[in-house]
Amino acid sequence: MSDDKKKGYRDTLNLPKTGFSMKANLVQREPAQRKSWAQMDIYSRILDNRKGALSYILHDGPPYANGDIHMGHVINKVLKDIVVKYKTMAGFCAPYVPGWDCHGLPIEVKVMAELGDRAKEMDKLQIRTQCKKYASKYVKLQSKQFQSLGIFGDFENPYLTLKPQYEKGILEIFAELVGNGLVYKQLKPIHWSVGCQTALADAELEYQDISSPSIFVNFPVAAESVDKLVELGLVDKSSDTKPCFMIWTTTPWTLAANLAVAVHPRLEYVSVGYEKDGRKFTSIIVADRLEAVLAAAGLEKAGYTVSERIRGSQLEGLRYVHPFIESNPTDKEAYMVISAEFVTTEDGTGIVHIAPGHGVEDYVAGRQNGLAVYSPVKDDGCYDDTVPEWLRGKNVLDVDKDVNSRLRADGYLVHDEKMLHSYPHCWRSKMPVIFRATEQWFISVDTPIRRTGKSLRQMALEAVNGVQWVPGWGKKRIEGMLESRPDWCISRQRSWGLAIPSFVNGKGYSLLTVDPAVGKKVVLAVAEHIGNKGSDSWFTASPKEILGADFDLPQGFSWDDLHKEENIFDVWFESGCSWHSVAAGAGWPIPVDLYLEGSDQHRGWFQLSLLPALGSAGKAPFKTVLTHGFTVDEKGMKQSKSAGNYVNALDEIHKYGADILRLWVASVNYQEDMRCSDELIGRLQDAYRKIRNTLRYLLGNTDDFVPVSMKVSYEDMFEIDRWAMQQLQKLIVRVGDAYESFAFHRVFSLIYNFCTVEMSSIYMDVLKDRLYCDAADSKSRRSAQTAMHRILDALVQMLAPVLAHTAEEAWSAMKHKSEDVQSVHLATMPKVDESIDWQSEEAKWDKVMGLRDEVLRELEGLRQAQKIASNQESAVSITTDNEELISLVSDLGVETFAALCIVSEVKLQSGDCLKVAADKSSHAKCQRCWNYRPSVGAVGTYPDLCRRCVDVVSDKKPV
RNA sequence: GGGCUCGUAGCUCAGUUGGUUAGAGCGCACGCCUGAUAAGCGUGAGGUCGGAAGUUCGACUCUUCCCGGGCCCA
Repeated sequence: MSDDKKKGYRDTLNLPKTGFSMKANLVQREPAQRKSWAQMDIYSRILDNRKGALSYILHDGPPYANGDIHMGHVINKVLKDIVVKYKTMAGFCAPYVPGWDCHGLPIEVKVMAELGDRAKEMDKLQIRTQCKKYASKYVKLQSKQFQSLGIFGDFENPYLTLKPQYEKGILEIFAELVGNGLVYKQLKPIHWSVGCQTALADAELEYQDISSPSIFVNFPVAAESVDKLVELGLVDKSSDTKPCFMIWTTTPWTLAANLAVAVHPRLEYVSVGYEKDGRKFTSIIVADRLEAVLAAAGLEKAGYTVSERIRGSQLEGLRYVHPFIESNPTDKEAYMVISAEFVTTEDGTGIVHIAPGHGVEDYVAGRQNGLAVYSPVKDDGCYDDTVPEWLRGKNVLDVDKDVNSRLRADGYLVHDEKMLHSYPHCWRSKMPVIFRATEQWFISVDTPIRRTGKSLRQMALEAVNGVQWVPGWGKKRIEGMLESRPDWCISRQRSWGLAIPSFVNGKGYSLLTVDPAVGKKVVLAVAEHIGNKGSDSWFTASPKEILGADFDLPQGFSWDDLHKEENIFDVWFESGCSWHSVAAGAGWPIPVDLYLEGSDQHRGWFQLSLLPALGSAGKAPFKTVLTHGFTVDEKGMKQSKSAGNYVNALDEIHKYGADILRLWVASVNYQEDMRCSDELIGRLQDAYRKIRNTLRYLLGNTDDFVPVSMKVSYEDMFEIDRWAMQQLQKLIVRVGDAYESFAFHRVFSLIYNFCTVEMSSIYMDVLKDRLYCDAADSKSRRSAQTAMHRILDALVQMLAPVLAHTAEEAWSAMKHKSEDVQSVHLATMPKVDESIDWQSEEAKWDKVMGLRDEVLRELEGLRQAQKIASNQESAVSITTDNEELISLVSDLGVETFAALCIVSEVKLQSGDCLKVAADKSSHAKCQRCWNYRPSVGAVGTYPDLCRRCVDVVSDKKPV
């Protein structure tokens, strides 16, 4: 057979033609696309294009400027980008200014490690310079990596928390908080990192399981209080027993700072008499823990006696002797029984050892009972000189054994064992943190603000109601945190950050707190200075230079008796002011429209932006807060580098291309945990190819179509084209709803299913005969092309926020578009054509498509029996008693229905019940359109063609 | 241990106010086409809806408990 013959009538067909290749080659193609966007300055073009439009502000939460980006970043930034691109296409002016969190401990720790011994010879300023270098390096790196995902934004002018203008904004907010009397300094136990020698915020802690000693200790009752115990019936007067209060603790080292023991006033206590190591004891404990304590201490077998019960309140005021400290090291009361509501019977002995310098509850109880805040531990975690000699200078993290053996030797240790529990660790040094009282700056959440009469906590709980939380449970979550959160410790004892602008006189009084109005003036003056000179200046300039020589110092303060403190701000306070620092420059209205971060930020950025905003502006900084979950491995387990189930984001981008990653992000429900692995991401390639090929087919078949002159009105369209137009309207509505509710996985599945089912498997398959075989300029073909072109145009627009690169590529490949703009990202979302009533046609089409399924099933049987190969070889006859079905199909036309099934012939007849029968067509095959038609051979010049094909071929005009 | 949250086919998702044999696409198996061709089409097999009680005439949907994840905290 010659090549000509083989080709047959191929050249007379209108086959698809497009430069939009089947193979995506994303990894090669995307960088070129981004280069072209950069050349046209797409971000500015978009904003220019939307000038004067309603704004939609998504305010970026600043990632920390450290390390390469990971999957968490990818999810977060891609989601943001989808929102911004969608809102832009929905007609809003939606700027996106990326930001970075640049100060803080992680960077400083890294820099110190890199410097090694050299750091010892460097001063604060030199270290800060190194930190700045480090942060800037990672800002640049991450910026590049984010942009490689196809994210649009003002990457030339990001906001950085280390910029003087940003720092100025932080201080402006701080000034308001000071002015509202919310800022105070106090000696208070806080989480202290021994490794990093600084206070830590809640958000800087991570919990790990450690093994701690769990010890039961007898505190001997003081001689002066024994009579009272006898009176209460707890101790037998005549007995030679040693009466004790038994306490329980998992931090033996804190016993050195013990100043009291606490009981619950309304719980019942008993004494238990027993013998241990030849000595007789009578230990007082809470009644409900009797059995548990005896079991734990192994005393139940030895024999014991139990007294009558008394109330905890009856023990109040009794005195004891510290088991290893001879005299009270403080200038206040110590070593007595106090009462506290927080005492429980969940564990321990119901008598709680109180060290006000080393626990929050202890601190509160201590203050209520006039105890000192005694914390004999230095910054490096070692005891100071006020403790007994055998403890002095030892590190508290290593000393538990020493304390225990001392207690054991002296007969006070009733029992000790190991206990596994989770315990807070420093997120940087990874060491267990300790509670330690130090002088720190706090923002009060319970002090009423004069202007509103309400505390930050109250205001926050109210403000939360006015915010839209997506998903809705975000509100519950942040409420719970707001209800229980302590005052905000904002000071850190490190170098890399913005200094808390506190000037102190010789007596230790700070200008910040001498009077709110003065404090505010001071901070504003510093803000001005830092805004001009940057935060380094705090460490170099004199108070006079910073405040200005003409600054009016209040009574009790003078220039020669004024020095600067060197605490720096918690970085969370810095990022929590971004709404002000960034918005002030950009002129955005507050609240902004959207904050979008991982759900861990309920405690972090969301809450720590809300509090400063309420304390200064009096309102929440956001209208809507949207959160996403975290990536887990394919089994649903947490990902970690050590577990080996970690997905490297950069590897994935380089392997598959950005649009695959973007499609993956869009395909999963981000409100839950997202299972993620190389394989799961790789599978999105299949979906991508289907979508790409759908676009390619639509492009290829509309290549010769000029909408303006060739389009067919909806009324004049072929039925199946009208069906396609209806499906499109439905899709536009649903995709629009999904975008509006941030349900991007619905966008994905709607579009993907549309491509797979409505387009590829039905419409595009059915259309081949008309598109390829009818005359190029026939109305039937133009009708199809009108629908296809409209679908293509809409599809590309709806895909653009997700498949940013591919949609753009398709847009460029389109010769005619609904909007005359250079980039699809400058276009708008497709609008529903209100004149197309898709709803009322749905029921009809459902039935028709149902019948089509029956036919296809029947044909599959024929194929299995090897009677036919392709559907076109068959003739189908449908018998039914269903009048509605008969009229539906006859209204549609049996030829149309035949086309819908891609069979050569359909016969419809009424009969008993629904029966679909099919057989090989008895007609001859047309060699051009491959249909089996009676008209084949009717025209002598073309004996192998059907009438339609004869007409087309003989009337052939060049396409 | 506490707060919030999730658990529907191998994967990603639907399942309306509780109501007939739980759906879709992908993947898989088998087959077809070779005029979308490193494409396209069809058919089919996959689920005791995490588990157990309970409420109800009836529960994937409501309640309780349990198991297993995740985030945050103690």
